[in-house]
Amino acid sequence: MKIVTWNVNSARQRLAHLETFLRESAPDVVCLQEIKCTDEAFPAAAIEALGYNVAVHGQKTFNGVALLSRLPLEDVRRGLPGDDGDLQARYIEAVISAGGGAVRVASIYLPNGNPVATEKFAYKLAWMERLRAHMAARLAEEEIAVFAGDYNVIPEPRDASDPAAWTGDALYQPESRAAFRAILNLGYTDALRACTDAGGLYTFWDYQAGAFQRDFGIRIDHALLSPRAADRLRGVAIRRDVRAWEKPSDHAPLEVTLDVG
DNA sequence: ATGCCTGTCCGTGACAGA
Repeated sequence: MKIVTWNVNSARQRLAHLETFLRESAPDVVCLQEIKCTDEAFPAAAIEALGYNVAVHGQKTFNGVALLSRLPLEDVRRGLPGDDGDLQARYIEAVISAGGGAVRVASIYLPNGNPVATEKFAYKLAWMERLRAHMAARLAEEEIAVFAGDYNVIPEPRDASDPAAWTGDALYQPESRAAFRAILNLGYTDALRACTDAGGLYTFWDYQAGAFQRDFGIRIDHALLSPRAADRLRGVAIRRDVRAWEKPSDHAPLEVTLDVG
């Protein structure tokens, strides 16, 4: 089973790229972030025409996440538990029943948190604590589970081309990195790091100042695997080539392959 | 030190309907 996470930076602006990607990568499941539209405005018909089921948790203008799957999406849940007052659409999960067993997949759009020392950073840390609590509860269910998305966290120095440039940024704050480690320490596996220790592996390059051309990148899109999912991990690929397409998203897709189904 | 780039919404103007 090939599972992809991709922050598309507007589903409507990126529909042609998404269609091309679905045709040539042929993933089984896709976790989208920053669809930037309501459920009604999401281009579901075009995606369904390519053989995918669609579940959307959208929002006007900002945020918004979705799941696409060749097999049916069951037990769809929208929103991260722990704060009924949180109106930002940043979390959706569902179960896909494959031949080899059921897989729970979540699409996550973690808050950016900038600027630090504002309410936005406090919201990020509170959101990460809610995510940790939810992932702890899910872990107890011993499922094959994949929590994939834009975590907006640079885990380690090797995950940035110029770590010093991110010193004051919410993506690289000690608190942000500690919260990410706390999730891993529950017993989750960073899929990419299970496959390689190499540096220079990035998933985001800013649109500005020729960041992609200079390879001024960071690794902030991650797939975290439950123990049973990690046992089935076959490989990971960052689709850097997609970031070079015309009028791209500023994020590259991350592909994870599991021996399931 | 700041902007760099991109996307959405709003406002505007054009137009349809009452």
